[in-house]
Amino acid sequence: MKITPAKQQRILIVDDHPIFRKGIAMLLEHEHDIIICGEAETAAEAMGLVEHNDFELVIADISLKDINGIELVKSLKVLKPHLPVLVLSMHDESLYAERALRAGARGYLMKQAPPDQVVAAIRQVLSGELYLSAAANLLMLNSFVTGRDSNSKSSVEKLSDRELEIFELLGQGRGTSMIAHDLRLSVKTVEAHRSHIKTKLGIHTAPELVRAAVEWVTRRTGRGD
Amino acid sequence: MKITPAKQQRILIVDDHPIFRKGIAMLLEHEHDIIICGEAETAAEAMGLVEHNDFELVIADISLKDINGIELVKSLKVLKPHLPVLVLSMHDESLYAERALRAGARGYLMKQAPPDQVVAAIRQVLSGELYLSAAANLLMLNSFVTGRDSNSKSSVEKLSDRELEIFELLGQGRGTSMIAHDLRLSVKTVEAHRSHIKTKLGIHTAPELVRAAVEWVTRRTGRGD
DNA sequence: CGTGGCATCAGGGAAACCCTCACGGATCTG
DNA sequence: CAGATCCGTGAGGGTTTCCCTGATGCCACG
Repeated sequence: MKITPAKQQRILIVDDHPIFRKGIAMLLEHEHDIIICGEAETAAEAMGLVEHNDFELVIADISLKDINGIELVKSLKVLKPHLPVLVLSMHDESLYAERALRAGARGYLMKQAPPDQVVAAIRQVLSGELYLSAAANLLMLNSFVTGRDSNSKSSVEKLSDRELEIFELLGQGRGTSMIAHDLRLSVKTVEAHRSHIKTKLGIHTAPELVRAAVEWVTRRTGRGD
Repeated sequence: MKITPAKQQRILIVDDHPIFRKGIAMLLEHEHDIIICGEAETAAEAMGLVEHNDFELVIADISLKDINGIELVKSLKVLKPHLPVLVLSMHDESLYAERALRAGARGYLMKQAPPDQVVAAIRQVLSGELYLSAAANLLMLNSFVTGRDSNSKSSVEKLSDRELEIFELLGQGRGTSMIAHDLRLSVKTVEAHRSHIKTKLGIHTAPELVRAAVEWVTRRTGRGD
């Protein structure tokens, strides 16, 4: 049998879906050294709980009602710098994995992950290590290999002036021939630039390129990142 | 007070998040007349299970990996017309609640709902009634009162089910032929839908369409509900 | 003075786009 | 109930874009 551990690991779950919190709780039901002793629906609520209680781990969803989960991670880091945070995300968006880690999270996992993987992630972060899902891991490695610090997220920085110019126009919904006309270039030239942009950003299809451009533009103009 | 029921209510859960399925299971743990006896991650998997087993209820998420949950409801209606389906969704019911019911669902609930409400919804649908969350209910009433359906909506709401589905895929950076393959349609059909979407949204070029789709998707998934 | 990135384009085949048209089914309307 | 309208599915065919393979000057860096 299991003897009572000297110290039970107290966990706070921050997620605005009650059922999901139940799911996590169920996963940890038979892990007797781990105890869910806090649930929060919003970042504000989570901050309040963390301030007045001691937890060994916070599990936080990315999309909360009040603010972005990434911001929550940052705020938690200010309040309790040594409290580890495991970030969960609904979508497999690799964009968030890196942002989350930069913000100070100790692990990143998507909600599609199988139960045993979730438990493994929790244990790994509790033991002081980092946890990355396989997919996120690959992306990280990739960005370490290809270049070092300011790379994969700001790989847009690798674009030349002309390429960036065209990338922005793409993000505004301009088509190839439109751009050629705007810049008084040949359509062929714009096509060449598009091709180079795709190579530099590691994008393989035209629609993906437009999507990346639109997201970059809206992020730049939408809210200060 | 509780006698063993003559017939346990067998439920199938369709959701691509294992933890969420666990959460539902936990909710129903103490409801002895209800038993989860099937889990599926994809619509295809769900169809297979329904075909070879008997369930009293299907609980289905809207956003699945293979096809839209609305389409799953329609397919289920063809296969087993009398099998009730309770639809769960993460995000705004304004868009999906009405579509789900039209497709033949017997209830609509968002994932943020508190546990007791989820159980209530399940019981209500099992007993043959319709279930709508308060918010969705209000919207229904509203649309009955104001006149018929969509006219001065956010214009995305004017899109048909199929069109919306394709619009979302476009917003994820999928190309025409990819979408055709995903949905097992002819490329020509996808092109036709694209054309209709453009008309309904007042868009004139292909890149603008992609931009609109990307912005809509990121806005919807970035800001919760 | 080569090597390589940058910016500019051409050719050509494949794919995507766009317009017109069509048809069966649902649903609304008179 | 008959007609109108929308929805979902596609074909045909002309135009545009995509994408791969070059190619030319330019300029910087070693």
